[in-house]
Amino acid sequence: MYDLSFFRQNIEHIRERLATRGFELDLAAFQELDQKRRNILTQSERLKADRNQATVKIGQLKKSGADTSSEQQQVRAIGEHIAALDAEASQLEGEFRDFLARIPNLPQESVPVGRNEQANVEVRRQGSLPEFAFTPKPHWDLGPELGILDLERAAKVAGARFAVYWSLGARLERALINFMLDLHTSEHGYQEVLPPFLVNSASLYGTGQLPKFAADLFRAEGHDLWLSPTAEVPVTNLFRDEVLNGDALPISLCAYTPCFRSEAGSYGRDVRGIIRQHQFQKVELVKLTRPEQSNEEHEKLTRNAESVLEKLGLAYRTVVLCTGDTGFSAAKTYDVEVWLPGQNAYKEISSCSNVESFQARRAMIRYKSGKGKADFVHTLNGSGLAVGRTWVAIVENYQQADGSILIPPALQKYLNAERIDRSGGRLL
RNA sequence: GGAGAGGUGGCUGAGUGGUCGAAAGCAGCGGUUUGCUAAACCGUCGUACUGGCUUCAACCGGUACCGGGGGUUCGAAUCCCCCCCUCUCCGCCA
Repeated sequence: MYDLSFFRQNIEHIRERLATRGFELDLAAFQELDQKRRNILTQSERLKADRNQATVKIGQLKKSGADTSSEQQQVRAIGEHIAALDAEASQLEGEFRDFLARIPNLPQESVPVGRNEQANVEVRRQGSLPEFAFTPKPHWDLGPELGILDLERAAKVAGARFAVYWSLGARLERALINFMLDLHTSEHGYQEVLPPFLVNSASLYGTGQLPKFAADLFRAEGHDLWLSPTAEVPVTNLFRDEVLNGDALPISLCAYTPCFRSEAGSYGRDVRGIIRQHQFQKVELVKLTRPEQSNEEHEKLTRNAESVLEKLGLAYRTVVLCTGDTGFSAAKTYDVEVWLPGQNAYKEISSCSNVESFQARRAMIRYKSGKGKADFVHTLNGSGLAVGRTWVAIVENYQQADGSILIPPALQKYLNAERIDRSGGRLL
């Protein structure tokens, strides 16, 4: 969401920048809508001013005992005129707001211009790829063979794109969650929160999922509640309609939540295994900062996500997304991609975005320090990490010739095991 | 789910049909006083949209906003209806 006067004044520049991300801003439509709505608005407001004056006069006349019925008649007529104008105005206002709410954020100048992920630019690469004396298997073979991953029963209970984890498989998921939360809270300065997993429309509007992406979400029938697609939504909206103390910024929060995505348009991608699920677990990092700190905090947040992989001994690379691949709300995004030997590819495991004031404007999250006026904060978020995909990375990278999985040292105390073999799987 | 009490500016809190964008206090901001701090005193102090205005700022004006939405009325923070939220009690449950 843009500041309206900023938007009007810079509309040509904004249109050009948005074009780099494949968004076509309909200038004529905007200007016509804006003009029309302002016309109606001024007409209506002029009449309201008349009415207010007349109304005060009636009050005075009544007090002095005069008859006011003819004045009342006149004002009633004005009122009817106003009602007609206002009906039109609110219609236009709704269209106008919807138009603005569907315009994506402006990419930062440092973001490479490009159409799609092919134009993303690698910024660093870390860790060495594991070497195997055999052909490494994908997790969708390893998991069921070990009895720790069960997609068939998940399909029975829920449907496609759900998973059941058994025994050490389930415990591995839980160990990863605890490991990540402990790391971020004790070493990276984040405060842990456990938010609701269902969120209302206002929250989803605040972080930008609505009104445009309703199709990607699950909705609770008969309620204004949706299954949260990411903890970014409940955690960022914690501060909706608040004015924060500027001295308390930046605020750094981390949260474990399950995430639910309908991903209606995604069928055909990542169909095998558990890379793309309707439900997955994630530890999320969220920051609220002053505008001038957000880029620095963005770098830090990305590093915080990467350090999870480093401690787990997993190889990764980090890319900066090009304009065409950057998400709706983000001004700049780094994707961290982990190496998956079973698929012989780097796969996204974290996405770290500086959203700048885009969400803060929608959600009215401001800060104020000392003398100044309240201003919008910058919001940032990133996965730290996607737990299910980390599970996949562990299983694929640490697989042994005999089909067992070695557990990296940092995780052993959380799992209370050094290896997962067939005895650690489903016993039934 | 049922009953009751509430929801007013950054906060606390008055206001039950007109002169209320809204008393008062706190916080904030500007100033006076003052070795420093503190205190006291004076002043100031909401937001959004919009017009004057070609852009920005300032300024002047208008409109709207007292949980949200409708309604009654010449006129609504105030009356009526619906909804949401908070608190207390009951029921149910983990």
